[in-house]
Amino acid sequence: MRRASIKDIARIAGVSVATVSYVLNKKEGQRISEDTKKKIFEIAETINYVPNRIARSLQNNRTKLLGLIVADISNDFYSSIARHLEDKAIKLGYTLIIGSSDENAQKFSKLIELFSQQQVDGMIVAPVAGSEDILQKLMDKNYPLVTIDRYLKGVNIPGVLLNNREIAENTTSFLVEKDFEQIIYVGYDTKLPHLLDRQYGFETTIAESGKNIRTKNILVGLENITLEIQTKLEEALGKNPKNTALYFSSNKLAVAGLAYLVQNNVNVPEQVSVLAFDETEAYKLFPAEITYIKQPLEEMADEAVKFLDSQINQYSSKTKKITLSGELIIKKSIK
Amino acid sequence: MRRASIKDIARIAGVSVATVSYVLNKKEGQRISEDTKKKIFEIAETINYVPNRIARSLQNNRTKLLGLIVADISNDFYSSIARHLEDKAIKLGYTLIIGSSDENAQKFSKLIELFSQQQVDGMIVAPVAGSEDILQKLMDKNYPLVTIDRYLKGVNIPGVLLNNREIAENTTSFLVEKDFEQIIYVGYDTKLPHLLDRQYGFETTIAESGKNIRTKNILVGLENITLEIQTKLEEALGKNPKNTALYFSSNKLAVAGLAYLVQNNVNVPEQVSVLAFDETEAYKLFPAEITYIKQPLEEMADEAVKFLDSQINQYSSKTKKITLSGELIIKKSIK
DNA sequence: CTGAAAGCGCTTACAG
DNA sequence: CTGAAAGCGCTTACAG
Repeated sequence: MRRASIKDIARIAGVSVATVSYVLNKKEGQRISEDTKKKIFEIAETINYVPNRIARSLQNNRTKLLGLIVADISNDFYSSIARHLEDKAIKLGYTLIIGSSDENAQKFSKLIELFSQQQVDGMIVAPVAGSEDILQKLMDKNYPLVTIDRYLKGVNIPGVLLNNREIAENTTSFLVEKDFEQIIYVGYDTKLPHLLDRQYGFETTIAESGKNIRTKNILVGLENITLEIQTKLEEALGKNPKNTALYFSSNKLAVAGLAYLVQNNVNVPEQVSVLAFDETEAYKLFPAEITYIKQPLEEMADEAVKFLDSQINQYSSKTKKITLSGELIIKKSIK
Repeated sequence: MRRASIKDIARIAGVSVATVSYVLNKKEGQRISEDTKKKIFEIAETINYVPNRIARSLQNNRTKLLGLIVADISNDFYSSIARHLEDKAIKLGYTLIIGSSDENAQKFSKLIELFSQQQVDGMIVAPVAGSEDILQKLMDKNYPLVTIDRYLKGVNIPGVLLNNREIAENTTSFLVEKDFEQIIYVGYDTKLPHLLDRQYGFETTIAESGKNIRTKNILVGLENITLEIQTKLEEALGKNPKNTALYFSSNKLAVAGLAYLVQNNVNVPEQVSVLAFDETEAYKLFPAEITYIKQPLEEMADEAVKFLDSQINQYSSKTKKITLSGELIIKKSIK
């Protein structure tokens, strides 16, 4: 069934398509008689007219589509931020189209290609390792682009970021003052700068504390996180750990690690204290509610969309990076 | 910066746009010299040509966009299914555009409107209460449409569903055989048929068991789930519950309920046994890993996209509903 | 083997 | 107050 077009309305109303277009878009300037307006609106209503944005897009070079590329939309962190992005985008008249990269530069690149073909007005991306060139190309074309959560070395892309290094330092200091014998950092074996910032923040703070704290990094790959963490934690903690703290650098890692702790009846915080990056509902089900670093997701989303919108509409803006602060939410998991 | 078009390639190559179009789309039938082909591909490469799908869409009435409306993309269940839908959609050449309805018929309706304007080729929706008319209209226009997770009374929309009633009956039987004194159903105060199916399945199975089991429904609204569940559970369980089972009809409800149990040191399964609908990573952090009903999300997503694709391409199909089976994953939370 | 031309459904500068 | 017409970037039936 062919869908009603502006032409149909024009024919029925006995006016030109131009007139219909003016009326439906409520253009001022053009003065059109109230009678004609009323007639046109009525006809549009009765024939169930839905404007074809595709046609409009072709004309004015704006699709009102925003591309969002995350690592994995089924990850709590990204689905939460996606939700906030969606809300903000809708407010500004945009719709979100989404894709998951799985930390794979090739998939990432295909999504970028796909989204450009779909003529999205701009993209919000969590860039993966190895996507520098692809993104640089996009920048060279002046394609509106904002990174979230992450940034890349060697390419200066507008982005909304967490103060990773700083918050890692502050929260590590917080642990250092508790006089643990051992503090273990659980992170990814990665080249992503924002994660390395967390790691370096942790390492330097421990080193500079002047205290005699045993420390260790457990770094895992992307595959089989759960299994890898469990074996490495087992090795690191031994049978009867005490006076130890675990510093998880993401919610995924924390969930995997906490599952190990609960299964092995490790007492938190009596034996092992826990601090984790990112929020997840799951923390509430653990016997000791988890102390975590909360990222201001809503604010990040707001800033990212606003930032992108300003690029799209060429509001001049010299800003390149927006850095927001994490917050330590202290619960029962640290003694 | 204007983006390169087919016209640019034609001008540079000294051929017509028609020829360029044929070559780039690898149309058979038209025989074009290898030389010309090669030249065109090279030029496309060097001027960084990206086809404008919008223009193509206008021509052939296909955007390769699929609309997805869920209740809330930040909910584990929906973000997981979204991920599977994304994967399947990409395989078939579609991109997903997403929206969250928040169980609000008006928001839902706005999203439908928005997506139609964007000319999506079809929609996959988790319909909300009160959206019958909107969806019926869409059906009347022959708009390709598939519901997931839910269905509505009084309007016959193609859909992919779980065998809610049946799996509720089977799993309730499983509990009944354990001879609990009390079994409490924790669900939503809702009109959504798929949730009522779960509730009725539970209720009738208990009633028909012939056993003398105390039972009770805790039904909560959508606002303040956590608070409402906690107060109602407190009331229902008392200080020292025993030989009791809780039947949670969704992951959200389960998470809220389990948070209450863990905070109040209720022993699972010694005092209270737990069974829940849906999967979530969170279950792993609870002291007793949770027995849950696993929905075949990947299969659902596969079926939904295939189903929609067949509607879009008019492969005749008389199918109206596809029902898939849930599976009880038995863990430690039931004594 | 290749091109001229119409058309998809809109918008908009211009004319009257 | 309203319309004729060009054009956005493609596709495709048709002609040669």
